[in-house]
Amino acid sequence: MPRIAAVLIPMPLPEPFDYAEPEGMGLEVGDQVAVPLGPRVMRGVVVSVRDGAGHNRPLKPVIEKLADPPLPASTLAFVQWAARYAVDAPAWPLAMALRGLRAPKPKPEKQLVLTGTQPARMTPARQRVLDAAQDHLAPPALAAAAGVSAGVIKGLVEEGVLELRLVETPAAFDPPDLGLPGATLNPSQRAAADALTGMIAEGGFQAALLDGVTGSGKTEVYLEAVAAVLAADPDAQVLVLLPEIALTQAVLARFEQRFGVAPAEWHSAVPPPRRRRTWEAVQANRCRIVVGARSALFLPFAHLKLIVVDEEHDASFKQEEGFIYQARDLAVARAHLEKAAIILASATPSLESLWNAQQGRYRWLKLNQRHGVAQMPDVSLIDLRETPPETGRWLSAPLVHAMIETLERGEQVLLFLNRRGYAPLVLCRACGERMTAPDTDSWLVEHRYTGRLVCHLTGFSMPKPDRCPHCGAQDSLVAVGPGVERVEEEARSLFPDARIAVFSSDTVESAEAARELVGAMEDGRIDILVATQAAAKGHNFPNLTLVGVVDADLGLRGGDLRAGERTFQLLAQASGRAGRKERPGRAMLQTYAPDHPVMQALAAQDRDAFIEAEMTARELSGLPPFGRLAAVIASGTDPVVLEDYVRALAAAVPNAEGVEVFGPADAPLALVRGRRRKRLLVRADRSVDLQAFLSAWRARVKVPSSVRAVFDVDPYSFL
DNA sequence: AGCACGCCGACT
DNA sequence: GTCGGCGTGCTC
Repeated sequence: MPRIAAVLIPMPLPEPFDYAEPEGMGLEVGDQVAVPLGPRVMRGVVVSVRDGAGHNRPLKPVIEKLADPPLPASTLAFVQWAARYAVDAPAWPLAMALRGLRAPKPKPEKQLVLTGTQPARMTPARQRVLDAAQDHLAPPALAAAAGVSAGVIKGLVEEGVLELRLVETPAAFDPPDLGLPGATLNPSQRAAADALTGMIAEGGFQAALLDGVTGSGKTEVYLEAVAAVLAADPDAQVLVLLPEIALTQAVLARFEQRFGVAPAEWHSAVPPPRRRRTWEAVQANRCRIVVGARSALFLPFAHLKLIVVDEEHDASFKQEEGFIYQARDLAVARAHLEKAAIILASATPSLESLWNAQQGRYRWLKLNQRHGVAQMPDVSLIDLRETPPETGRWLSAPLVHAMIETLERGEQVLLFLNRRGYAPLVLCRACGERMTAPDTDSWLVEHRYTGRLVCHLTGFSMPKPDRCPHCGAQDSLVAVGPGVERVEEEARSLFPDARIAVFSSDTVESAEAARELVGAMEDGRIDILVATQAAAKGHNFPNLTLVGVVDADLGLRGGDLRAGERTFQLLAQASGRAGRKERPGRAMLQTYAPDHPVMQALAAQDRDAFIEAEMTARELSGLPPFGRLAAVIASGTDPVVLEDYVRALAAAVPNAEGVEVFGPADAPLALVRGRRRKRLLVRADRSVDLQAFLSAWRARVKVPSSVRAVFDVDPYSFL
């Protein structure tokens, strides 16, 4: 009986294609195959094999089954689930699941081995080579070990005494040592760890929200859950997702301490050959712990039993380009498909996760105690309406006084401002022109270190001109507003003897540089650190006792759906940097809106009141987590064609109960890289099948070739 | 995504 | 007369 294989191909096709299975190929779901597609040969993955009886259309045959390892069925199921969730072609998540295979296989290692033949003539040098050859070394290494020249080795190879062998060395991921003791846990940590291990012991899909204030020791708690999973099942694998690479080093070190071996690492900075080995080891279950960025979610796990999403509230879990997805949400889906447990951990959980915890969908584990003797910092507001800084200055008198006191005690200060560069806006005093990039309508940011104006959106940059490009006035361009560089300048003029450093993605370009700066801060070689959010996460500075937030209102402007939530999370994390060890810390927030609920909640350290108010507001307007959102962003080079497309889209909205469509309207960033941008927004009740609605809608209107239409399910950016 | 097919302007 | 621009459509 001839069979038909449905094959998913990493090309933007709407569905798998059918191929005839040649006699005796024995294809199974997950097998990687070569198939003809038009004039080309493509790699594909078998998603189903069925009986071909009664099929009338002639099918091309599968060319061959590839030697590459098959994709586990659960990984394939996840790929298809993710495509449906994102209302996009399965090609994209499939390509991510296969990404580890794109790198060339690591080169086989050269080894010299003894053949057993004795050399015709023995010399002292030859004897040393024979002794050293027990270790199967590469030619240069053997020559070095024996202290001989390459000529001696060559002679022995020619005589047949030694033989050159090429050996494929599979990546070694040593098994974790489960006999090592865990950290000593305080009662609150112990209770949470016990609850997690108990939950995991029940087996099957389980979800928990690990909700602990900064410094409460969440990592130690989830490490115990990881240990329990690995110990309970000798085949079990664990995935830990982190929001950014900068944090992986610290977490890797914690794992290494706990289990005696470093876990596998997975993110964009891992070199491709290494990635291939990791991919193969994960697929073959030769690797039990993976720590990685969001893309690690698509690895072909053989037996995934636990996923940990650390800092689950972090916006960088949302992939905004190419295949658009929210890794935290997909992680829950993957855990479900794998019948695995998932732990979402954060000091400031997302509203979505808190809601799921409140609904009883996630087990809610709270850590209320700070680890050891550390106390929560004291948070106060500085009302800038009453104590404004002088014009052109950004630090108010109360903050400066607190800095003086702190520095006098020999303690450290962190000035937090989530804005890179010197000034966010460059303005012409003569004509009022605001400097923007030629093809993008966002402001150019002045960077004094480099003397350039930079577009933070596209990376465009130019030297700062001496004349206004609009009116030609000489020396009329002025910097408006503060960035970290400008705050540093002000701190230097106020504290000329203090050692001051800037921590932003411009000053800290590599993981190496980050470690150096963090080290300098830890050793007390820095008195004042001016930092963007690059430093607000994860780091512990024991002697840091004052955090000054230069512009607490920054994130509230623009006012998108999550502005309040995000500002609360960011400032709570930044404030949490103060006072970790026995020294009490304080945080001071400069604000023009001290009565705003976010500021009140931060000052009172009353997260629950803020969450409740925010939840109520979201519920009233049917916004997430009480309703669902999706955005359509259409961009195009031809404004007329673009307008026609978005109008046609608006006219083609399928009839559906509980769905509202807003727009089209110009996007807030109406021009990016020379393309005009329009947006539509969908709000749907939770009972609506949003994906079905969107894919039906998407299919109704053909996209002109000059237009790009992006469907963004659960959008986080409203630009 | 590629790659072919196809229908209108500037060249030998 | 043809070469070639890239808009449109197809790939089991």
